[in-house]
Amino acid sequence: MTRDRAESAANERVLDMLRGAGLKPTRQRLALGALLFGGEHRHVSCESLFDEARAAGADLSLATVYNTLHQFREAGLVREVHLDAQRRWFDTNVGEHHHFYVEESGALVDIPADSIEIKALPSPPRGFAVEGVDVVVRVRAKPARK
Amino acid sequence: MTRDRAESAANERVLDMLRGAGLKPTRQRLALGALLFGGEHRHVSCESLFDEARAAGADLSLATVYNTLHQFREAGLVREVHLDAQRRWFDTNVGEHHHFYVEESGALVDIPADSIEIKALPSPPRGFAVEGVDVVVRVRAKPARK
DNA sequence: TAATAATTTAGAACTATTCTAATCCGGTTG
DNA sequence: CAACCGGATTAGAATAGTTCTAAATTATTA
Repeated sequence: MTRDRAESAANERVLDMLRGAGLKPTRQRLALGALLFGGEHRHVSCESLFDEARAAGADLSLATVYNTLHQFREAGLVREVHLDAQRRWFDTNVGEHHHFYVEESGALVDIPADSIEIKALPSPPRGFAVEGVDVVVRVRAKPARK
Repeated sequence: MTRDRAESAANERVLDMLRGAGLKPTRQRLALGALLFGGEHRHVSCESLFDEARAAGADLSLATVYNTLHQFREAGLVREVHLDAQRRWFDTNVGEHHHFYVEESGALVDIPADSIEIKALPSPPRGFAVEGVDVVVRVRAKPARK
């Protein structure tokens, strides 16, 4: 079946990612990897991924989701986005890009890197090197027009 | 004395800010306002401002610092900066500008708005209006050269 | 001065996250 | 196949930052 083929290809990919990161392909990491990397890019919080994994029938603990997302981040498989003083968000798209953020709903929409041009970034304080540039465009629902 | 003159001018300014925001000029709000708006622009967290106020001899509670910073934010006297999933940061500079952020130390350095040029911001999702654009340039200490 | 409404407060409650120490694998070795 | 080893996982406790609550205080108005 096509469905199975696609799935097993995705599982292969997750296996490769884990191997590449030097992480043992455990049941839990495979399940989370499948959710994160099985299709389109994703934005998740620890809690949201945990709920999703549970709903999908995976048997794992919240602590494991925290551990795994942190390991994935160290390995460069996901990146963290700072939006909210309350919660950690992770993005499976580790390439250069930016975000629209809807504060009311927490929704995140990607902005391709090349649609924002940063001109003449001033040099960082002496002795420091630029790690990354994060652009967050905060948006809110327009009041309904009269 | 020049010192006193400067101080009382600053206090006048804080009073005006509070009046303008419709907030009663209580002892606590005046003390916090003096720390925040008495000189250069500041970056503070609730806890850091609380410690500072206490060190300066103000007698107030942590809850009041939280309340006050929130009220000041609603009134547009300070703005919140999202840097860190752990802590809320407030900036007394409410004009358009951006930040260098040193993750290791938590230090923040302003970047003037005009030194970053954002070209061709894509239009936001349908029905949404742009509230603000936050640019955070994350930097880290360069490894010492050999 | 009394009435009132807003403000402040201590401490409890809550939320997200990290820590801890015990248990559980998965892969190797004898 | 059994014993072993080190990493992975786990439940639950601990922590940090923040918010909530209800009572006491304070500023303003009448």
